[in-house]
Amino acid sequence: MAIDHLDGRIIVLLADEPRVGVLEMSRRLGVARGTVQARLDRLQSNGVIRGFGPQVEPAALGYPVTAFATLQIRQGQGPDVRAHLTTVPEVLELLTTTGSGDMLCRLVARSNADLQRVIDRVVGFDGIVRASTAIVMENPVPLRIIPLVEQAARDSEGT
Amino acid sequence: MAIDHLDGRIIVLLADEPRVGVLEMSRRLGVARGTVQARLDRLQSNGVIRGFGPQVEPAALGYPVTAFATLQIRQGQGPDVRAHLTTVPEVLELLTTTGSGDMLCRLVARSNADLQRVIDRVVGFDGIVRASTAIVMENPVPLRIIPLVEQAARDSEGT
DNA sequence: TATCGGCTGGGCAGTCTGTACAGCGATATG
DNA sequence: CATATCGCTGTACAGACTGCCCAGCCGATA
Repeated sequence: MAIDHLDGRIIVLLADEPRVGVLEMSRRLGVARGTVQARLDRLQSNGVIRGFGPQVEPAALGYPVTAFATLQIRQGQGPDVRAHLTTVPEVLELLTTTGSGDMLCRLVARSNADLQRVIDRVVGFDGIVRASTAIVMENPVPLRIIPLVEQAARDSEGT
Repeated sequence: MAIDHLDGRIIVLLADEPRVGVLEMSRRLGVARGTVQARLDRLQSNGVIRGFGPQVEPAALGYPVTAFATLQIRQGQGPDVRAHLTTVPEVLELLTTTGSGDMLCRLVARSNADLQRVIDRVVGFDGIVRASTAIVMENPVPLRIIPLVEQAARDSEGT
């Protein structure tokens, strides 16, 4: 569950150049191939590395607009709302947060005009009391994990 | 920029089983290997597929708590605040949204108590006027892209 | 001291990748 | 209508990598 320095270097290396194989990694990191292989297996069965799926850019698919919608849910309607939102492709993520029946919802759309259609579809469901939307303008820090990995590696190292 | 049905199937297949090679993909999809290879190259140079980096699970790293902080920024302090937040490993993502100098900030922490430390570090910076935080309780729809890919593939198909 | 887990270095067979080439059908162009 | 272009197919070859195995070494622990 805790990762050491070598684990950290493996993850960082993979993040930088996902196409490198185990052999090349072992060369770069200065350890035996079997070691890298074992570490990778462990990281994956630990769940630290969930997988290596392709990272798709919605903008390149024709969905350059991102928005966050805060939804207020009627008591007890949570499960239904979730099921509803799951069916909307433009809903990329859905989280329940502290607060009275609140959900946070990450949306994409083809344009600002199209966003209206998406929102209508999202909120066009009984059980959603109120929705407020914030359009994302810029993304100064795209979803990242490396700094946290390095932090975690440092932490365990000191132990 | 628009993807067709075959592109969609390639992406879905890759998402399901990232370890399959080009040859195996061509077998499953019933097309020539060169075709899959060419499509993949195109998808990557198009920017539709950004990469295949490892998907790291913060919870498995010891950061099971996720929260969103909405920050109100003093006029003109945006760049400084961004630079500041970039240095905080627990800040996984930062977006600017509509509204008067607002930023949305995705955080993780080792515990609810630790979240306090993270938030203190985040807001302990001149230029942040106000911050309100919502702790994520559940994640009914984890960040996903496949439904959107399938939608995009369908759209272009009809053309 | 004996045991265990992790790392090293080596080897082997099987498979995949990168690259290239010729043929072919559909579409666009003069 | 004739032609150029583009994408897909099927094949080929050399090089490299993966999965797997094993013996040995070393530090930590019981």
